[in-house]
Amino acid sequence: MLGKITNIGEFLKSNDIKPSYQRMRIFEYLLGTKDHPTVDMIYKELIGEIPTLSKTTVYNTLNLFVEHGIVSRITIEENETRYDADTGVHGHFKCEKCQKVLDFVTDLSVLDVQDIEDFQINQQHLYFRGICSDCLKKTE
Amino acid sequence: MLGKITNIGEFLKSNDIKPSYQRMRIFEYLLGTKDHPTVDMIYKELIGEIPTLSKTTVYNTLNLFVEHGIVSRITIEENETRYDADTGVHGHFKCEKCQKVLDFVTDLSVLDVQDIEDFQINQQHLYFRGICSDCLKKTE
DNA sequence: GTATAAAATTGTAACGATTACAAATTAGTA
DNA sequence: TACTAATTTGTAATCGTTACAATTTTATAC
Repeated sequence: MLGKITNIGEFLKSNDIKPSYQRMRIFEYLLGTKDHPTVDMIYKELIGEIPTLSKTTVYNTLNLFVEHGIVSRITIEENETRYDADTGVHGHFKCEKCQKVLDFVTDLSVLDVQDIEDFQINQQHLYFRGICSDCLKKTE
Repeated sequence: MLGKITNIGEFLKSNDIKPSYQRMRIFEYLLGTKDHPTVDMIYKELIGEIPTLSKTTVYNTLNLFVEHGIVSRITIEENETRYDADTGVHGHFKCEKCQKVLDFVTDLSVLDVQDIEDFQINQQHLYFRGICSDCLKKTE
């Protein structure tokens, strides 16, 4: 699902997004990280190489990406929205110790879902909270 | 999991929460609704019968309930946090037309979860988005 | 290449949900 | 009844996000 994007400009164009420099760098950064960054994290990371970057541009660009379906929003936090360039269905695990948000693989199609049999499902989100294995080892 | 709470004051006490009038009414309201209300919805609903109610009290009380594990937070919205007196694991469906948040029953234990086998899982959240059956009928 | 129009970016102000904090009220106890 | 602790309340502050107008960049026509 991911990993096959070699030319970011072409990829954006094929999704009807004009590939400006800011857009390409923001998307490239999202592709290259597994941190599910917040707007602030993206801004702080890119302001070094794009000194004129505005936080509004980061917001605008991410909203554009979400509208075009190439980025998905993760609302695992209560306050801050996180973004993920992997739009496939997968789980997210938030470690309550180190605060990291990690991906995990699972197949939701095995779920026996009641009460909403004749609903139209557009998005599926699964997230867990707990302690990751690294933090478990440290507290032993 | 729910439905067995007959005496709200006793229930709060058994969870180490002093049953003040505001706390009892807020919890009673949460028990009696399936709307997964926001703080604002709870405040607007109760201000009629508790004219001195402060929105800060609603925030304080809900945070207290969450800390004591008798209410769970739902972050299906990006901006507003919703609250649920049903702390058991169940799914939430957000209709993109009527904006309602509905419960659904499912058994997450059938999931084959990879990558986080040796993690300690404290919470499990599952939410879907789409169109509910009522709204599907209306647009036919 | 220049002029013009459209699109993208930027900065500031505004907004809304939530929290901090101190004052006021209520409840508990001697 | 007096005193202390807990709870509630109102206001101000905080922070993530959006609105909006100005500026800059890009695209198009001459």
